[in-house]
Amino acid sequence: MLEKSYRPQEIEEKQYRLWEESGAFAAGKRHNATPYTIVIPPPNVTGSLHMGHALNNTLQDVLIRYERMRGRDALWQPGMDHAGIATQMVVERQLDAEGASRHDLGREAFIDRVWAWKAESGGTIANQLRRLGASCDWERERFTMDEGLSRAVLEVFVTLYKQGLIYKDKRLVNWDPKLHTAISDLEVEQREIQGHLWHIRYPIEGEEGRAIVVATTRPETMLGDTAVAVHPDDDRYRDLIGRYAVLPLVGRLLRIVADGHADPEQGSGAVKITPAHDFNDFEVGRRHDLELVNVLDEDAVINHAAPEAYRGLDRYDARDKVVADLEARGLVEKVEEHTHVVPYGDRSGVVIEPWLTDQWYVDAATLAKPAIEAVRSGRTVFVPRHWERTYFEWMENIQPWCVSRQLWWGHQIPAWYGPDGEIFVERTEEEARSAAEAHYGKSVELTRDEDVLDTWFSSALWPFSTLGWPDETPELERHYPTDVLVTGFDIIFFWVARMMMMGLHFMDEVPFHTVYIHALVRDEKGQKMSKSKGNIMDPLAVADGPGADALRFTLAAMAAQGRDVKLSRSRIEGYRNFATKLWNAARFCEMNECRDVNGFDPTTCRLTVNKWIVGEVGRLSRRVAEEIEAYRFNEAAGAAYRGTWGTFCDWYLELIKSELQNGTAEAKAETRVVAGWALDRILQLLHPFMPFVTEELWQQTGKREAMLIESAWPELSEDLVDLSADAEMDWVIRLISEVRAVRAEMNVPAKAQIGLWLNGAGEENLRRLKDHAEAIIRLARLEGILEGGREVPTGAVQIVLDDATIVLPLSEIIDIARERERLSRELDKARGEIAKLDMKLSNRGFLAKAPEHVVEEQHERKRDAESAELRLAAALARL
RNA sequence: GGGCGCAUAGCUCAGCGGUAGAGCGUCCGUUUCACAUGCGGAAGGUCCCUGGUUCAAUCCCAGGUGCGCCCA
Repeated sequence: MLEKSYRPQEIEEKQYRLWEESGAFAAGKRHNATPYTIVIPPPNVTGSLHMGHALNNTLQDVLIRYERMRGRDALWQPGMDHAGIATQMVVERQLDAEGASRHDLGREAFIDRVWAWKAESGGTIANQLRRLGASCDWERERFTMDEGLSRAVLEVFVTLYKQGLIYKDKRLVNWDPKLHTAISDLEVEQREIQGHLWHIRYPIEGEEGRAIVVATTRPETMLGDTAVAVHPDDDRYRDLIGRYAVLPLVGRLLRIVADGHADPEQGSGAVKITPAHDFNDFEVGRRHDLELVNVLDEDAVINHAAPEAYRGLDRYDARDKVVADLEARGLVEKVEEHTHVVPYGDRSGVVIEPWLTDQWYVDAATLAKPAIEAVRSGRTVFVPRHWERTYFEWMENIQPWCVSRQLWWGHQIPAWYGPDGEIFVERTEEEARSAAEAHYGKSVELTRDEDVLDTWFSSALWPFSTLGWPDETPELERHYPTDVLVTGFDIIFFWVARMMMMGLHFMDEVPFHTVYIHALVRDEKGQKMSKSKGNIMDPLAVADGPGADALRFTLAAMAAQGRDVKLSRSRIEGYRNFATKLWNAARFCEMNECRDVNGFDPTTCRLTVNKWIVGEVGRLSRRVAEEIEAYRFNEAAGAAYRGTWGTFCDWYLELIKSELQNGTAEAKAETRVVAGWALDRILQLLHPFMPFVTEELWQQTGKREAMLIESAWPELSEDLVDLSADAEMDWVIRLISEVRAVRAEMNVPAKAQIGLWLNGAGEENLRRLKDHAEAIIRLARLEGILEGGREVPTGAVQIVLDDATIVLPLSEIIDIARERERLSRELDKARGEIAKLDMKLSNRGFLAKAPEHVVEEQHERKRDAESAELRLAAALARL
């Protein structure tokens, strides 16, 4: 016997263990089945589960469970990435607390320490995903730093290098002066800052008293200026082009160059050029062959290239001193308040410094070409489609991808240097040694590049590296390309685009045919959830309370395409109630011995109510399947919700109660089987969304050959729908609803049992009334049904239903004036409707151009309205 | 500056060329033998504004207003 109410905490853990231990998640058992594959967006090994993960993984699990039930050989490939910077920061913080640094430990010991941390507390997120019910094939869990994936990284790096698609270059990078590493453009956050614009006079060489005014937001960088640029068409400065200004405080001569970068509208129209500390200036420097003077060290402290007075000052202290010194010399013309955009490191939170270093770059522009083409030609499709524009936008303007990081935790770059700096990129040190020997003609000392690769470099290989590449494994053969990638728009650039590039380059095939982009999860006010705002909703806390199923259902139900998910507690509670409702429906079935039997054929039903529900369930299963396949998760969840609660619970179970009590043995038997059958199908339809409660009910309510997770999705045929049964039950339902509505409106006490008869009804409806009398009496709370066709007593309530008038003799109970008012209102409504339809139907354009079925529909509506008007008027007269 | 999205009930959101929907909230009734985490009922909407296309626009198009996001 089922418990009185559903308590998720008691069953979720147990069910998950049963699934996992039975091997239900494992792919590869269905050799003849078509594979279906999703690779998980690998969460950070340092991370813990937030609502974004909950949404992302719920949707993947819905797809995987659905396809698994449909018989596909479903593989949901799980794993984590090593999150280079984030993980290194975690362990460095630990060391810091112990009063040590990674340099005290040395590289090897430090890396050991990171692995130890990873073994101990890394990857909690995988267990958190289990709490949500994620049916990943955990046996195949991979990690970007594991042996196989590291081999894939080596292979890719060496191959790209030898193809000339990876190279080393000295350029400006985004330097993080706190973390002491380069980061990619994407890891830089542009923030608007209230700053100042300093206008500084640079004296012109050889012309006493004349100066050129330059404006800057970063006066300290002047120490590295090597030119001043003016626009070639700017008449004010034409005579100065080619001459020199004298850099204050330093004394260096700055060539005045003509360059389009100088905007005559901005400030004075002249700009100082600091090629070693500004991306734009770097380009100007290239065009004019300017000297690069790097005045900052790796901490963003002024170095020896600057005059002694400034050396050792932090960049901001240097700024203050530079400004003060300039002011003392009378060289500051003015200072303005100025809003401008400043780059911050998204991990460290400090201001990023454009800094001149040697780094490794991937020729992204070349790799992007086939990746762009694959989306253009539709080999990979984004859902919703409009994200393709974002993808193209970025891919078509892609910059060289800086992939080296000055960290220790990560894949160390497989490059070795000879004594003269000659580079040898090979898979192993041995191979590098022999390459060097071939080059030098003798064996020499090699030193390995210290740097590691960007974490995204390994993530980019994820769809094939996790399947065994570079080995030619059966899994790779079978599961690549994968089917769909489910992710958020925020990593289209970081990850999706790079997987496309690498997948196409190394596998000659797109990594997935569909990219489903879901929304961001926000709080109920629409704000992004963040720790600093304190509006975080913890998915695990929700799972502990309303339950994982309620959370999953909420997320799926709110995952409408192209719209953010604004999560609210009340919504989750609503779906928690839904799980309870389902539980109680199952409990009702159990109490009434409603069980599906093996080999039951739903087309053999005889009772109308059973024919009807069988058709409804058939429709529902097709609808849910279609919606899932179109990635309309909200529609699928909504349809399942309405079908379960609105149709099955509210009507079907209520309608069969009298049958189960008083029906003939035969009718009872049929009804029990059908109710059990319908419940089982509903459990299946809901399983992808609410796996725990459905599995528990499945196991508790029958002897099962297999767990629900492995049961076959109900592929129900069209001919389960019986249109005449539909029409009949629709009529019965409307009749009951009308009576209920009028009872409530007329304040008929719930306990008052009243009579009812029909006037003017045709034979068919009289038969329906008779056939469903018991259910109607029960659900409309009637005393009984009387012979039709009788005189309407004064003060009776009359309700127009299609061709009939429902008569409820209520003169004792109701207020006649109120009933008159009600009928008048109905009459007005009918007349309004008629007037509207008349207008439409007298419009010649409409008659000529609207499709016939639309015109016919309007005619029919008008006939109905007219008939209602007639009978309402009569009812009013009789009152 | 470039790009994208959104505007529908009190709130959160679906929908969509042909009669405006859900959940929550509100109000009324209700402890009926699955369920008060329930049951029954109701109220509540210039579908942001202005034009256009169309027989017909909440829906398509253009412009405007407001809000949000991404990129530079």
